[in-house]
Amino acid sequence: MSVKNAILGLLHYKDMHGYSIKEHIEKHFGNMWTVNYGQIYPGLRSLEEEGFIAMVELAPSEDGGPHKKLYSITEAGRAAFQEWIESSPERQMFLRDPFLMRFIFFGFSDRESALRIIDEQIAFYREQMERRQKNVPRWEGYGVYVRLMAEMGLNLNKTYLDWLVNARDEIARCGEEELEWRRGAVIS
Amino acid sequence: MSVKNAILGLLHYKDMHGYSIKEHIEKHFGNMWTVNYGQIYPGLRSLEEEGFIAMVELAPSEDGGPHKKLYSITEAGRAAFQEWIESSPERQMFLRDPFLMRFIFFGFSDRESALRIIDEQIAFYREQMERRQKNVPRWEGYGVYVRLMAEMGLNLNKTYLDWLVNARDEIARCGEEELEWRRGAVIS
DNA sequence: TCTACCATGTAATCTGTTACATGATTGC
DNA sequence: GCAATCATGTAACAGATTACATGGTAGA
Repeated sequence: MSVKNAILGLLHYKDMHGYSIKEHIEKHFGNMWTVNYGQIYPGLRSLEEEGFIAMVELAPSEDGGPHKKLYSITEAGRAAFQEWIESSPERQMFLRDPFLMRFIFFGFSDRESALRIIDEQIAFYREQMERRQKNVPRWEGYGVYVRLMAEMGLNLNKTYLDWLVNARDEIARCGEEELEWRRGAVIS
Repeated sequence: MSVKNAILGLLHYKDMHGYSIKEHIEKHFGNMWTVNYGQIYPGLRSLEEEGFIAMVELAPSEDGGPHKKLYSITEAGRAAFQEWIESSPERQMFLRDPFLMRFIFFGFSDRESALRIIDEQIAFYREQMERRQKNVPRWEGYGVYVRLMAEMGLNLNKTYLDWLVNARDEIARCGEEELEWRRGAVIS
């Protein structure tokens, strides 16, 4: 599970608790991933059982239940992480995009619906691009790899957006007959 | 489930059976997705139960078990598909890349391991890029949307590859101290 | 006081992957 | 005869999402 490896990685920087681990995975590192507590907390638990992390502090609330568990990586954890990071990645990139999944079938819808949805998508990615660009200075202090990762996020965002704008243009311009799907022609 | 919607989409072109649906999702449409039979066959079953598709032919093997089930989309299926395709996409792009997940933590590994893994990745994406480029002529007959989708696959591939090559270069060139992670500096 | 955010967790559900089992057909 | 590919399916597992339940702290 790569969420578990990401936790081990983050704990190299400093001791953390679940909430801030989620935050770091989501807000830093190029804003490329989302994680849920449903992955974080069970992940922490299982890492603790394996002896890869250990709770170092538990700030207790008055009259109260356990609160704010601070975790630290153990030597065994560092060793496991080293083994993981030096091995070759198991699988290739996994991209799932509900918009693209629709896009490919827009030939079975009308041009107006298609353009409407593409415009929504353009607006969304434009906003995201601006957010990313505003964040650029934040990556300055963060070492080479983190900075490169953030650049990657920006590059992908740009590629996607440029493609969207160009696609919108072509679809708006091209003749009705080109947009049609032709029974014989389309499927081999 | 978008695999089910993809099945409904493909059945607009012509009647198909499970095996060729998988093939079309994987080999056509820009080579962007993978699917397994564990999604296809249960998907077909549930679409049939919902009345969105119907079996039209069952080529029987001699002395035998059912073989080659041909499915067709029903009117109810077309209606459900139309509703789906005209609605706005539910979620944004989901990218999970085991390589990128490692990359961000390469500061905790040595430069040699990092460069080795990056080189492997470059080799892989170069090959994939060549495969995609060879496939370009195949998309000619396939209508505007399918062609644009294939172009998108190529664009993303190119962006990724260019970034990898540039990243490799920067990492190879930069000083040891820049590669280091600094406890205070890195995590806010 | 109320809102926003910090903080931890679980259960149900959905989605995706791997491995297995089975057998027919096609081309070398 | 053998290998590759066509074809259908299931079971176990892994991974991700949603919704819920709970309560603390800081600031307007």
